[in-house]
Amino acid sequence: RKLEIQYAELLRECKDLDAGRRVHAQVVAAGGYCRTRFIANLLVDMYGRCGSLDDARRVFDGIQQLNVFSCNLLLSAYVRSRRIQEAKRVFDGLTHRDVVTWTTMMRAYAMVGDLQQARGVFDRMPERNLVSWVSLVATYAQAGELQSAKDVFDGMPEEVRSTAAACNAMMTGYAKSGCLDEAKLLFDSMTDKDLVSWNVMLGGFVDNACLDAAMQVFRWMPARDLVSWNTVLQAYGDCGRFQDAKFIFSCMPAWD
RNA sequence: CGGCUAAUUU
Repeated sequence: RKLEIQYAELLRECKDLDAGRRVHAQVVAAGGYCRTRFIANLLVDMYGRCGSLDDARRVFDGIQQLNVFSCNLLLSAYVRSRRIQEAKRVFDGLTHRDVVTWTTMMRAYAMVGDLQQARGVFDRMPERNLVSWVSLVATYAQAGELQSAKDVFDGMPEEVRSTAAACNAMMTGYAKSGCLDEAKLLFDSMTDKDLVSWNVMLGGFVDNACLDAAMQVFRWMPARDLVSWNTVLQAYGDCGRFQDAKFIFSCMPAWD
């Protein structure tokens, strides 16, 4: 039991196929853990993240009692590798689809820029939650389809629209379309700003060549993570200010 | 029983 959780952590740490296979072998050598669905699901996930879809499929096919996690993990594996046709085949073959299944399929089409199909999946979803709504706004926002993003945002249930995640996605849409005033207005109206909200404003100013405003945000933000630092580092590098970039780099804390 | 899957920012 406790051992299972330790193997789970090991499997999540695998970042390449070699490491993944080693841990897989270790799990096999340790006993019958591969036969527990929990570990098998994590193996599907691990192989999917490492891009070995054949291995993911092989483990999946060996699972005795598939559950919704198993199926969603396999679907995610194909989507992550942009194997949309195969993902669709998996999706169509599933008998139990939950909101995660549907949202994953929607993201698959969004990933390859097929906004019509993504929207079609969203419209057919039997149930929606925060993640599915935010995904759709983000899809339009990233594509620069500001009006569609706004329409979806405005059509959200109030309890969804008032979340930081929804506002962050909408702010990204404004910023990507050059509407920094609108982004700032929404930002200022938020009562539950999180670090992502600050990063969106930071990146919005950078994208629109307002480096001074970006640096003001950077100084004012209550916390900075790797994304915040990388955004500033990249911004300085992109405009040739290598001394500033070097200085920022030297100020960066170490993570892990 | 829970623990494993989808989202918003670089």
